[in-house]
Amino acid sequence: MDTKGASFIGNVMDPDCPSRMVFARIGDKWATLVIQVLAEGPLRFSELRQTVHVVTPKVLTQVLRALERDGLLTRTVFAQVPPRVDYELTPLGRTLLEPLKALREWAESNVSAMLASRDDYDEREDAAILRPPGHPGR
Amino acid sequence: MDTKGASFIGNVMDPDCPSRMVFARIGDKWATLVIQVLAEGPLRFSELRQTVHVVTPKVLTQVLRALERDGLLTRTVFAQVPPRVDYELTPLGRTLLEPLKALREWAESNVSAMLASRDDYDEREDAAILRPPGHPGR
DNA sequence: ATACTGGGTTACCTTATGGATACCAAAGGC
DNA sequence: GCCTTTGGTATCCATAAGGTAACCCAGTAT
Repeated sequence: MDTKGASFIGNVMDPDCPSRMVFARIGDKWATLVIQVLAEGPLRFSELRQTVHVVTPKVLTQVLRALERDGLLTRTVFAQVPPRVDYELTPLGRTLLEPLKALREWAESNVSAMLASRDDYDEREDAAILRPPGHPGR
Repeated sequence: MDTKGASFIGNVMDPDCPSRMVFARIGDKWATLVIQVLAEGPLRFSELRQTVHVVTPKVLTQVLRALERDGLLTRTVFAQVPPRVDYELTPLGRTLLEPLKALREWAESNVSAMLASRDDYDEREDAAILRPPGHPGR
């Protein structure tokens, strides 16, 4: 499998295909949130922490390093004290914004449907627990 | 926060907003793969295993139950022996196909760029390890 | 009688993820 | 001398995710 050619095209269903790893990365919960937060422009470490909220510095660092490694954002250190580090999407990273936005909008507008479905399902399950003894004792 | 209203709209950046959970689910690695595999029509359990590949029955069951609970697919049991169970996307599940397809296409066509970036990054890291002793012993 | 089938379940164990906490460096202010 | 600030690291620990292997059911085929 030639991963050096610039026009390599993958298949996410093949577990040995690197695009599956890529898909895993861009499907990662933290990564997707960070990318979307950076949509409007560069942010500092502490600003990211506040915007994405709750994430611990360790986790945020891991996510940022991974995204930097994958060429989706750049890390710029300013020689100041106290230090200042800006994170900014690369052009490649920016191309992810459209697909992620679609997914996000789906999520935000279909919450109710999914939560309602969960309630239904759980009620059905609760009822099933009470069903007559069709259930052989293991 | 009213999650009963049919037109509730969420915000994925709010860690307390249920849409964040939704986003986590539809960003889940296995879930996204399963949904895409079901794009072409209903499949049986064993067909799903073969197509998504490598996933163990336990994990596949978990993923399918979660997706069923969230109303993204239906599970139909045929009263046969040996049993036959079909999984099929609901209309709601089908609305996810478009956004997921975009993401998948992004992944499949940007693998090379990401892998190249990783190579660069790792080489820079390797070089950094050899840098002069600027590095205070902990 | 036994084996085979499909769609699981269960128990057990390992690994990955992520949270809490503490700490550090370097320059400037008090 | 000590505190403050920012952008992290280091360490430890708890939970979650996921893999392995064995087993189950019920009918049909051998």
